[in-house]
Amino acid sequence: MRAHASLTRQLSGRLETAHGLTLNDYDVLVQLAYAPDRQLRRVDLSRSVLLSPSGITRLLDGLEREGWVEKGQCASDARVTYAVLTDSGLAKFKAVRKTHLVDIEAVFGSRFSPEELATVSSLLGRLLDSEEPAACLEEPA
Amino acid sequence: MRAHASLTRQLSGRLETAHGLTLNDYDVLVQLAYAPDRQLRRVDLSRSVLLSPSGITRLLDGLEREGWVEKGQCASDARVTYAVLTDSGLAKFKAVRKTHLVDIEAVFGSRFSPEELATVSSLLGRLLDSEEPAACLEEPA
DNA sequence: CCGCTATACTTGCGATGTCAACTATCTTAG
DNA sequence: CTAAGATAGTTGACATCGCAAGTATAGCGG
Repeated sequence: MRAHASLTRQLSGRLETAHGLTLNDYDVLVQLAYAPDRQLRRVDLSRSVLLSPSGITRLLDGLEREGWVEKGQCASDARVTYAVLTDSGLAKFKAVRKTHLVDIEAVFGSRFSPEELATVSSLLGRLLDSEEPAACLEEPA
Repeated sequence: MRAHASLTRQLSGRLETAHGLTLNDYDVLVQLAYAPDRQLRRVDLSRSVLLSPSGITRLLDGLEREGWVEKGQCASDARVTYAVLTDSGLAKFKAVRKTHLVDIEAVFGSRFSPEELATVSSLLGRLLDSEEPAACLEEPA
């Protein structure tokens, strides 16, 4: 818990001062950037971002105000509202990611060897609730 | 981050439904129980519990309302207000700890061997901001 | 002994997040 | 086709927490 608090303060702080984004904001941007058609149902987002459905609604409100995300309808199910990453949103994400990956490298690279990183990652993975999509670090379309 | 979220939900949930306590509430109780004279300055608490000073004030408000903590004056410095664990608070702590340690064992014991626990602990320790008192598991006076 | 700075603590405000309740839509059994 | 229940999403009330500002006290240099 202490490691998490320390980590969060550092990464979230830099993200916020540099780009005005929360870690959760960034997480949503990531999920959308790598999703097919750059869109996702809000339910699916709430599962992968570890936020309650209402939390997702409110977080998306902010991203929509900034013009990074739009609402999209679903042809086959009128209940679902897609969160769609706009071009502007994708650009924002790419800009933020650049510095965020550097921040992460600064924190982890200086403290862990690649083998150690693999070890923590694997061990902590056992604590995960159940099925959670793994992170993806490739370039989005 | 995902491991932390998962962990927090489980432990905090059980703690709250079983005893009406937050993880931070419990953390404060722990710190006080093991402190000399069962009392601590609020500044020191805020450092070891990873909460801002204002957070500590508000958290303690709750514990004082329940009668588990009292305010204490400092003879040599009129600025400081001690948080003092009452007898009732110590009893509460002991009761809560009993089930909390079981919860922890349930989460970690089933997923990690003792060696693995030592490994994660040591690796995650490197992420800590700086000087943070280590946890203590012995019986308080 | 007088200011000046630092420290301990509290409080107002805003941000974030959860839960419970509600609406709307889909699905399925009869 | 309809009623019942599941699912997607939003909203209002509420809790928690941090920041900035304010108060009070301490300590120190002149």
